[in-house]
Amino acid sequence: MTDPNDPVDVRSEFIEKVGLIAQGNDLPRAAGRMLGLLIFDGEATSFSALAEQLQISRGSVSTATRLLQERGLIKRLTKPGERQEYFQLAETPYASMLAGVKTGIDRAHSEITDTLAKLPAHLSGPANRISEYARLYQALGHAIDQAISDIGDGQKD
Amino acid sequence: MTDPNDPVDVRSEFIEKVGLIAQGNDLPRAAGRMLGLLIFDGEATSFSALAEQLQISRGSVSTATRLLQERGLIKRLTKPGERQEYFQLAETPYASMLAGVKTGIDRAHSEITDTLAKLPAHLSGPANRISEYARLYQALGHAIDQAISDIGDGQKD
DNA sequence: CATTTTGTTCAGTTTGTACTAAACAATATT
DNA sequence: AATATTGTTTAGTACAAACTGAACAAAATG
Repeated sequence: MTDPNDPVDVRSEFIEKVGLIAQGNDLPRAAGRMLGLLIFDGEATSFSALAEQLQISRGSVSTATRLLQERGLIKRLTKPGERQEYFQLAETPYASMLAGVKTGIDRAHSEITDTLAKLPAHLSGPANRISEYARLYQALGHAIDQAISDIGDGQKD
Repeated sequence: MTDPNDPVDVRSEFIEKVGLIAQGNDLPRAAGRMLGLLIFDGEATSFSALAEQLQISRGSVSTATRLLQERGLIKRLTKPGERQEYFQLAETPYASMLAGVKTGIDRAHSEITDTLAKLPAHLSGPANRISEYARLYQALGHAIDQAISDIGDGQKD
């Protein structure tokens, strides 16, 4: 009789869920699981504890922490008298996530407008259609900006 | 002396660009290239022409067309007296793209709120943090809806 | 100074996905 | 009827990305 609401199971399930979601946002699954753990637990967690609890190699911990830190999702910290490094959620991790998404959209948009610039004037058909396509990314970019300011409001220091 | 603005090169470059962009939006690259071709050319293109021009197998054409059609990005049509099937951009392909994105976001959001519902009342710490995380997807969802109505305005029948 | 701890890097393996080529079914053509 | 055309399905291959484990460098400990 395993309790479906057993906190241990819920935690583990959540961690796996975030791992899967991460896969779709060009983060390796291990990095996503790490993020899930840090969100759930909330506290600073040591390098070795991450490896043990997530059951991944130290090498994976190293690359995952680097990735997450580069994106501004977690921060690395040390404790006086402790040799190990600790990690915890950044102050505004979700705004950082969206910022990363925005970067990708902007990149796509600029590549498309690059093509538009290269088109000879007499090819108005392709130009019109590609412009429509470009407007998609423009709209998406604005939408993300909106989302960033939306969540920015409620985020604690 | 290859002209960097040679329409042929620009077209081919654009097709490859869309292929790469597609990879990041869980579409195979071949499907993205197909989309690029249909955007650039604008006209209905036959099954075999797609295979030849994109230099991919008929099998790939089959799966790519199915994928793109399922997502509402292209439509399949036939011409009187012609045995082959033809494909062209759907009426509102970009709104459909966003709708697909929205679906993914909603799925993530509901998985997170599922976890939230399973959390015992005394675990307020995790609950608060996970709620913040859920708000991210909520904000994203609204933003996408906004983008959908933004581009919806200017799209021609 | 030798040994342990800690994190990074790198080579090798595993895994998942996309693609091809060939077999196939359905339909048209001769 | 026999053959050709068209699109789908499937088995096998190729490729890219993620992960492991071991080698490594740096720093602390005894």
